[in-house]
Amino acid sequence: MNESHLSDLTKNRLLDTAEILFSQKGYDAVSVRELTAAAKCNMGAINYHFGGKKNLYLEVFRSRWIPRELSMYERLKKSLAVLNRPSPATVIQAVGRAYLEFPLSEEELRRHRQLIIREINNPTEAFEMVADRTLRPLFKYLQKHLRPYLPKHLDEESLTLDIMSIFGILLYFNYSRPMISRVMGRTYDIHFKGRLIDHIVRFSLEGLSVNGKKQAVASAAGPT
Amino acid sequence: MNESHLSDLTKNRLLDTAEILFSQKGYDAVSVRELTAAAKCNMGAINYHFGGKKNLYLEVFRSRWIPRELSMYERLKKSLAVLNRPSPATVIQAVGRAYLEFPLSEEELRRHRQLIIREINNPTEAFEMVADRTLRPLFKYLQKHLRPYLPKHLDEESLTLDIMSIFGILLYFNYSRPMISRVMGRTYDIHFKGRLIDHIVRFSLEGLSVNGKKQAVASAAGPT
DNA sequence: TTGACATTCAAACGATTGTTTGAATTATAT
DNA sequence: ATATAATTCAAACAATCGTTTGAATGTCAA
Repeated sequence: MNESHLSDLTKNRLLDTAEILFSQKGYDAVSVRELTAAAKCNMGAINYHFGGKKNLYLEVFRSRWIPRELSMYERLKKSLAVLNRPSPATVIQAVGRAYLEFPLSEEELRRHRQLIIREINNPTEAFEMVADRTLRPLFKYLQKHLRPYLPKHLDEESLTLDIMSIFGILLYFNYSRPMISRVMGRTYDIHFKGRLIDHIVRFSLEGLSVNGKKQAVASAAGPT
Repeated sequence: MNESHLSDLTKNRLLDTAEILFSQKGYDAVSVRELTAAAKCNMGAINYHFGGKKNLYLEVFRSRWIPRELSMYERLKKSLAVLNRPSPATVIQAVGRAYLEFPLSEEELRRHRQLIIREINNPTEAFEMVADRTLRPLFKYLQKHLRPYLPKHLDEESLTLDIMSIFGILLYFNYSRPMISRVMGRTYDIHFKGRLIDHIVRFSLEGLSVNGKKQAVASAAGPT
């Protein structure tokens, strides 16, 4: 039960394999037999090291996903720290690049996103963990940097909506890659990714409430 | 095996229950025991009427999801048919309303979206069916209506990206309702929904390539 | 009413699920 | 070398999975 000096090799191999398989197929679709077979260890190892399949899943987020996301967040902060009062365009491109060009292997990046996408779509205990540690801090950070460039009369809720829209587009263009590749008729290669980032930055920047244009159509919200 | 005059009641009850449960919990998380118990029929009924759990799932899309989506699509077309050359703002608001204000009960709407969200995230045979019948026609339709208002030099791919971004935002603001409610600190009621539509229309409209503004930052795409 | 077919049902099937067990093995320290 | 603890392992556990079976029931035309 205690930690030993050496080894922990099995434990790490299990975590690696778990992240791969859970991200590929989702929690339910992965059996502990398949998992331990892929990790080349005994079936009981999951219960011995983690106390069950569910805890192994949570541990993937605790010791893999969240640290990676935090270092990604740090990277974003550092890239903007050298500038004083970076423009919205710079901020958006920075976060776009941080999300789409994170310096990890293509495979690791895919795993990272698949895991959180499944959680957003079908939340478990892992989601609250992630939201507190990474999601809310990121939103607050973007809010702080974009606020000075937006009209003073713009309420906080509108700003949050803007930020969530940008985040949403970012999420969407990663989240449904197969669908997008299919509909666009392009493989999701490096050129296409660059193209996507350009598009996302432009689209999001225009969408931001930097200019106070009136709406061209009647509001859909009631008179409240 | 053949269809009988009366009855088919069980078959319909199974489809209803299947749509509810599959949308709530996903395909894997629903057992045929749970399903048939909820539909108040025997377990063998699924294999008798549909030939297995998987076919029942596909039949939910065939006979429930796709027809509903098509009538939604028809509704969108009719709302724009009365106008000649509707403006992008009008088109976007129309599709926004079609998606967020579809005249169905809140519950039915939730089921409808949950089903497709799970498919986009984790495609099965059902996805291709849906893409061919509803997704691609909708994209083509939007493309046709927005094209005249965009710069002539704008290539088809950019237009498609714009449309997918709008679609993505729409999807996102439905797709992650729990997360959005949580982060925004608002319940997803009718007022909030109206607020969201206004926001989506404004954000998307600004994002559209209606104005050929230059980017304020360097491109992320290579020189290709 | 009778015969033929459609439908329902309880029960059991074999396969697979996550977890537990207890012995065998390995590592560490005295 | 010996004792203690950590780790691995094959095997079996009970529970649940989707599907099949064959008899019972219901339906409708002749």
